[in-house]
Amino acid sequence: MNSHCDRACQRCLDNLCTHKIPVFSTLPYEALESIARRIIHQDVPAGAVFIEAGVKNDRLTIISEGQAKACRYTADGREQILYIYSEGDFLGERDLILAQESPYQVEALTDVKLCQLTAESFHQFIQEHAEISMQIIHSLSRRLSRLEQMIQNMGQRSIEARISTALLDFAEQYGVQQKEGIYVRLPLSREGLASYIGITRETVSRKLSQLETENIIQSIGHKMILIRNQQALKEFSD
Amino acid sequence: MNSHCDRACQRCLDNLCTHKIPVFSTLPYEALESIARRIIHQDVPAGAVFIEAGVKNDRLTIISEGQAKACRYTADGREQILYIYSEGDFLGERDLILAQESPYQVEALTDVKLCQLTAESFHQFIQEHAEISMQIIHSLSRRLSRLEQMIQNMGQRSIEARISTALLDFAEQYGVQQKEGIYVRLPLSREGLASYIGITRETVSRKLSQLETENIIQSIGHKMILIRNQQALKEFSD
DNA sequence: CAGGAAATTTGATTTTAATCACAGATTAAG
DNA sequence: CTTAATCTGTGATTAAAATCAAATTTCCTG
Repeated sequence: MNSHCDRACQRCLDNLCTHKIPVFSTLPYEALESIARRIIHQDVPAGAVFIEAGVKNDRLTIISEGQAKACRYTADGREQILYIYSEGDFLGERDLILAQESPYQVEALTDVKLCQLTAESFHQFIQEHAEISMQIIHSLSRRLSRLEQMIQNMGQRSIEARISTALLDFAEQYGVQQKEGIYVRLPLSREGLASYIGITRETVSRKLSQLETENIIQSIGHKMILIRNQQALKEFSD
Repeated sequence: MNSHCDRACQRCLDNLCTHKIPVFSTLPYEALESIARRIIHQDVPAGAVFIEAGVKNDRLTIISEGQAKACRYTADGREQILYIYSEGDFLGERDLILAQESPYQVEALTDVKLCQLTAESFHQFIQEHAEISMQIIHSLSRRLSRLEQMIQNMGQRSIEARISTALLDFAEQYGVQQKEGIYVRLPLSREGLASYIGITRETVSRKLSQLETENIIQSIGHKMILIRNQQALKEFSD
């Protein structure tokens, strides 16, 4: 057990998990180290909810390993996935800034290792390093752009367009280019994909089958997709 | 013509249109005045596009009078409205921050009076008044929350829920409470409402008619709606 | 305030995806 | 490696909203 703590701290001090976060990227090494020392580590098993909707959250959370999803539930009980977080992403900063409860829950999609910073440490660092507010502004701005794009995507009538956009997004983030095309390990099940784009599991299946018939993609098991014709997806997408 | 300029400047110096902007609200009067002096005024007729999508935009724009909409166009040529701006709202700050082209166009819904600040002035003020970065962060954070809610809304299966949410939002912003209910002057036509929630004009009509039959709302001409039973809308909404 | 333009409502039909039901495939655990 | 549990794909049916096509209402201009 002691070895676990050592390993975690070592990971942070060596790799400086803070270093992965764009918001902190302009800080000098000493500052990063000083942040790293205050970081609280937490391991979360796949499927666990580590931030609950409607509960006051006083930590900035960094995904050090694994993936997680942020989601809300609609009136009819269906899940709407808002964000997929991967290694290096951080979350919860807005709750600290606005001192509000988390508006959605965050659930581990795989086993996840978290690094967390208390509200106190976070605010202290903003004060000590005024230059990072500009970084935070940038980061929020990019997130805004992403959401605007997502809204446009969800407003689309055509389901092909919506699925294509999602696949292209995942390809960009998780894809590996090979001769045959781009191999993408999907962070979500079909059900998850459905929640992400706001349709049903069955419709996702049908449209993916159709794309496969047209030789645009190829399913490899449940978790992997090979994009054979990226161009075709781009044309559907816009 | 001279009188126009005087009037505009007077409006800014007297009322300090900058004062209406939450982001600047913490600044001392002198700072506000100094900003106001640099403001460029522009009058825009209803229907005119004053910020074009894909064009570099180097002004922070404040809506001093009137209303405007920000929209993008989907692959199939349909319009998706992202924001409705009213008096006191500001826009374009993100383009300045990220030095990017406007990702959407902004069009006047009514005759509009704008106050604009150049990128240069804007950046200078951020530097001189570091405290406003925190205000900007707050403002962006609130906008993020709004978009997240909008995504959840668009992911909803039920159209009642989507329309109800939109009506409640407009009521909150533009509504006037009376004995009979809340009178709301809609900023958008039925067509606009449709673009806002991602459905067709006809479906909007039908659902509004249905809500009227159920005595939940009442249409008064094309621009006004009386919400008789806010509670019912809230129940649809969530 | 009349008249025409624009926006809206309503009806009929078609298209699309949701729903329901189940078979088949993949994954994970022992 | 087997087996159960879970996830996924497909067919049939239903429900819902899009589309197409008027008819009506509202709004604005002269």
